[in-house]
Amino acid sequence: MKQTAHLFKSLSEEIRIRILLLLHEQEELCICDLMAALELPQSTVSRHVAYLKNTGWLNDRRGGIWMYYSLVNPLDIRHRSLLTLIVDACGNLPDALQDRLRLQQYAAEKQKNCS
Amino acid sequence: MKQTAHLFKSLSEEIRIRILLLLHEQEELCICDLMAALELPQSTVSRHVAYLKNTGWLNDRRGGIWMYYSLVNPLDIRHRSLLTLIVDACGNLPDALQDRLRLQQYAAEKQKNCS
DNA sequence: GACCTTTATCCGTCTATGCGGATATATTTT
DNA sequence: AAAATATATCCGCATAGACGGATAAAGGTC
Repeated sequence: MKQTAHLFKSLSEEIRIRILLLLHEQEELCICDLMAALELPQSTVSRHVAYLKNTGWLNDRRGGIWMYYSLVNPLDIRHRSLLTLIVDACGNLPDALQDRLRLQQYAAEKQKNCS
Repeated sequence: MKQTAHLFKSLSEEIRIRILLLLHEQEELCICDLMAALELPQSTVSRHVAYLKNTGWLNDRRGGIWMYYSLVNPLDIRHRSLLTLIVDACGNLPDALQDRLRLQQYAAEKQKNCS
């Protein structure tokens, strides 16, 4: 029961919801991708990502200098139904679209710099 | 999006989850019923009930000296699916059973005093 | 109107967690 | 090993909200 309450608490911050929405579309993102998409400082992003990791939402994987975060797969049933609920409720809100757009722009920029 | 986060926050406390579980079975309860079931002081119960009311979970109705609280009916779709999730996750946990039991005992006591 | 019961609100205190700049750590590159 | 980059963590500070005893308000009973 405490666990359940804690799971809900992990979703009680808008920033964490935005992160989950991005990772629902994107498979894998590093902190700097999220910084760009959310327009937030690194320490803030890192803290929220850590919170999501500690509540069973995210996996991490080191790839050289980067830490890649992705949704746990498969999510257990409760996380899964909550994610569905979030996607339905917020997936198409202007804020979420903005985030996705900024992420795409940042990804494009990244690509360009590599070529 | 802020709304959604706030809705989750309303479920981030164990006590509020216990209140929702009781009202899921009981149609209508007053503060002193909840005090008995939860074994918590009046100010604590009242505060959490107010929080649930402010986040769209509960209706109230004055009946003489008592305030009766019940689940909003019908709940909107998001509240409804969250409630289902809570009932599935917590409805049969020992703590929830205890609460129900104490409520029944208190109700029986009440009845006896009236006859 | 005096008194009792129930509930809401106030109060001081405490904890969790938010914030974002600064610092520490880890890793790659030169 | 020095420098650069990405990330995690530390820090001081701010806020929301938890707690439960005390008080206020609302409504019933005599």
